[in-house]
Amino acid sequence: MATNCKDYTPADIEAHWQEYWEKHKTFKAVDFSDNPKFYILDMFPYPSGTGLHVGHPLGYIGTDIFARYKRMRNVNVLHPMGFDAFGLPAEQFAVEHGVHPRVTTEKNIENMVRQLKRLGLSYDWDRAVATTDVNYYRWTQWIFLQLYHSWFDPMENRARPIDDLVKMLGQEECFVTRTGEIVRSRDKTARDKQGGILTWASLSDREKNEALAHHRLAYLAEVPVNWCPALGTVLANEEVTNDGRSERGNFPVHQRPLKQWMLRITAYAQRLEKDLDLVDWPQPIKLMQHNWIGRSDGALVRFTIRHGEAAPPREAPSDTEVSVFTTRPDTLFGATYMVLAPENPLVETITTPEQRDAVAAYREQAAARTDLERQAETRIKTGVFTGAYAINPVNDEPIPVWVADYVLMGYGTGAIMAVPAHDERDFEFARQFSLPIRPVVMPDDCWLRTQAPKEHVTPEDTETLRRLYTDKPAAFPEAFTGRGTNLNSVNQDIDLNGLPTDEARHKITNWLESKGLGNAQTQYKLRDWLFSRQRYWGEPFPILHGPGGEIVPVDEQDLPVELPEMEDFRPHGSDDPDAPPQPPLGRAPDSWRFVELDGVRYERELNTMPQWAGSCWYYLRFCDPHNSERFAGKEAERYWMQGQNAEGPVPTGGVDLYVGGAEHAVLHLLYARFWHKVLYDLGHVSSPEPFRRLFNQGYIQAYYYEDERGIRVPADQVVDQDGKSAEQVQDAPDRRFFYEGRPVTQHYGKMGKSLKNAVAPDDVCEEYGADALRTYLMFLGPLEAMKTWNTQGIEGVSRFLKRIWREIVDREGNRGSKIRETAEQNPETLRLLNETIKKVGEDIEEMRFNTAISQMMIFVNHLQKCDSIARDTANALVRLLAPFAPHLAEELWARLGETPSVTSAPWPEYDPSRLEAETVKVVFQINGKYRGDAEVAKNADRETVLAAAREQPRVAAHLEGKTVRKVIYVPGKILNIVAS
RNA sequence: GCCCGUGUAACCCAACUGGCAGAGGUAGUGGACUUAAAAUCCAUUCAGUGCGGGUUCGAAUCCCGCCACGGGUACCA
Repeated sequence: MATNCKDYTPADIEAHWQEYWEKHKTFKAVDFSDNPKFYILDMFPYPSGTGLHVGHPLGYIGTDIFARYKRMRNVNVLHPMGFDAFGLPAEQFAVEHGVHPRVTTEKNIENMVRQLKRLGLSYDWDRAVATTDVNYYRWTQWIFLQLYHSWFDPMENRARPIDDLVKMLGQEECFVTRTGEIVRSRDKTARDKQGGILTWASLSDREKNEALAHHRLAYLAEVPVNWCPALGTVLANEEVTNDGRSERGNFPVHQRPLKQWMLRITAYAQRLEKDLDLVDWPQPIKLMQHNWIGRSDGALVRFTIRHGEAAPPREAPSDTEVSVFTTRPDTLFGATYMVLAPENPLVETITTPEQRDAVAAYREQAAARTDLERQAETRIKTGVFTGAYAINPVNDEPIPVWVADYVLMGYGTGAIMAVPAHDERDFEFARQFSLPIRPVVMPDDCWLRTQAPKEHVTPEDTETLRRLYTDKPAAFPEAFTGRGTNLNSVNQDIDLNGLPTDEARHKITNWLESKGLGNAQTQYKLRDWLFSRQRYWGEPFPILHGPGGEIVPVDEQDLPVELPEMEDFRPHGSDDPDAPPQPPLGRAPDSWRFVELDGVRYERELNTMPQWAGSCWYYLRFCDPHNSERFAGKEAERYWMQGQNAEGPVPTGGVDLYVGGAEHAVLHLLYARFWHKVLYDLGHVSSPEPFRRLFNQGYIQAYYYEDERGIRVPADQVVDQDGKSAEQVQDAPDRRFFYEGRPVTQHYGKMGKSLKNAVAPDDVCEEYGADALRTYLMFLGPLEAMKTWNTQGIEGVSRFLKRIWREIVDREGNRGSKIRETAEQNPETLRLLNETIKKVGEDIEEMRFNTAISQMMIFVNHLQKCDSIARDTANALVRLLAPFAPHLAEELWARLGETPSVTSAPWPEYDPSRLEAETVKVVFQINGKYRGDAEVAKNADRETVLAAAREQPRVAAHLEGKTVRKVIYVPGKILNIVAS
């Protein structure tokens, strides 16, 4: 079974065993088994045209080691791989190369599969899927229909079929309000608030559909979106960088209203946030999702616009009401003005004729500015008075209503009550426009002292400071935004004075509620997910548009809606941000575009789904990738995704270990959780969360080089002043670098195509073998850390692997004479072996592969010094090595005379009694300083050790003439004598 | 600005839950083997843990205040 190499020749050995694995389907995952299961998943890659670089497989190798280890532990492992092949990167590549994306995608996938197989990764390739397979995206479309046919029931806090809602409306268990909201009959406040309700029977079909659209989880809406003219498409919030450019390609993005498909992810905000508690994820990722969801608790407060003598807005209807959201209802008495976002439609209603022109000009100006421009303008606040006044409900005081772009339409109600004394932004604005600042929270003394204006008082005089703050808060450089004690907060009905912030908040909220002036409210930063793209290379929506604008979902039976073949699939990008979007599918043949049903001609939806759609559920497809009846068989899904795994029962369920980059923290990982929860609510999947344990691997970084124009040059062709390749001397001091004879400068960054510093795994495999590359990548440092690639360093692990070979195989290629059939004779070898088994196993469990490898190196270095090695010892070593360097391990396993394959050999067990030596070294310290050491019996008591210490002349000398005050003995480690 | 993470030898990385800072690897130096080189083997140099305080018998590890780098976020009321 083994090859007949005499020396360690990775190329032959690796090819041989890869063929063996493929032929024997060694890594086939079987559904259902008496053994415990374990689902280990990698974030699948985009099949880009340039193929893999050594940074890509970092995580894949980690999971592979884990998977191989688990198999040896008799676990039924699911370890699949697939390709996320739709979307912008694949399409951009196709556009650049002038080939159809399907052709390039297939070619790229083929190349990546070859590269991955070359690394000896133990995937069950029979389960491989690409999101672009018709048999795959048919189910992506199916899931979209599930979303379309569902609504989120806030009472039950879960998604339900929309038919349930129709039924409830029909039976008058709930009603539609004039604003399109759905209320339960018993919910009296909501009914009053919404200005009356309508019965379902009284609505026309059109009205019914519109009402339902307000509740479907997938809906079409005209909303301000991120429009990227250069890419010819709109983008999700998550796809726009913080300087207002597209994450893909770094093109400018503009805000503009467009009619688009949206997914109601906001309905799940609360559960997406709360269920983070259920999963075992890195804290920073949880935090990022937490921040992105952005929960804040506060109150909704209703203000009325006054129509009295103060400043009556003439044409305003008498019942104009503005709700604002605030997290600090306790500062309501300090609200001295109100601000509406420029886009707020209420602005039109309330603006007085005198102010109309100024307001219109301001709104126009605000609309013309992109987010980028808004940011560039160093935060100087702008705004215009509307002429209207709102009545502060706590004191009936009229406060001016302004329009300003520091208030965003997309958050809360697009309106705020401004409390300049206790909010930085309001403070700045109030100063800018000389609006009153009224303090209602007394800061703590510490704040007063540090913020005190020097010229006014001595900071020690707290009384004066307090008086100053009460009289003239604007004298302080900043607003006080912390917690304190209320003041100036009293009316006939309620008194907050003297209350600490939290109590005041509580009290005022209750008061508002009892008066019908407001209510407690929770807001989220999360927005609904913009789901349409004006691109060709994506999943078509299973949606038809009727002649009267009605929306008709494609029947489940008629899926898939296949992407039509098209000659010209290019997006028609534009420099003009106002040009209408032109989805490429608009140029599809009429036979595709139009569908006739019952004599009516419908047009297909011309947008496609975004990149993230396919990756939202691929982990489910892997459970049962060839199922043509369902996205995955119920039983298979339950087996792999639910409850029990190799580590015991897990209520959360989900993928047992998911490894990938942190860059997907708020995109893929949030979207996938959302889809999963919908499917869970509808009873299609069995676990509340998709990914139970998540692990983020770090990046591979590398040096890159730029010439004097700042153009990057290929790093592998850079040399130093002595003509040595930069790769060889990258860390050496005093190097100057040249490319084609011209000087270049050295920089450092994430390995990749754009920095021209990619190192292909193929080249490294060629020279050192896949086993060396695998082991080296893991040896570089902790998997989660960022690491620098240095080709030189691979020598170390390469030598290590060769050393193992030489310990076991002789020059003729036979089992070495050093290997003995007898049991292990050397007690030190035995101890070290047990220690190594323990450490390697534990380290793999904790994904600490670097230290596992170090331990094996220590052990091999030891074996090299021994005269003989028991066959059992060699056998155990090979098994420990197998997850890391599987080809070499297979070969040695065969040469030791074992039956292939080592992949199914049992993982070695260690004997805890063998771990410790008979004696241990104890260090003697006097006053914490090293003064000697000695070997003592492992369980020697304190007195014995102290006596041993005193015997040492050096210890005795240091104790000379001193009184021993204290003796600290840490058994087996240290004895510290405190003396003076 | 705010939040998170990381700083140990020329370089990559270890150090159990506070117990001799050094396991492993790279590079360097010296030597063995060799006609020579490669490969291999043996030996060996190099830091007091980013900076400043504190707690402790004892701090890389815990606490406080800074600095540098990396990532996230940015008027979210």
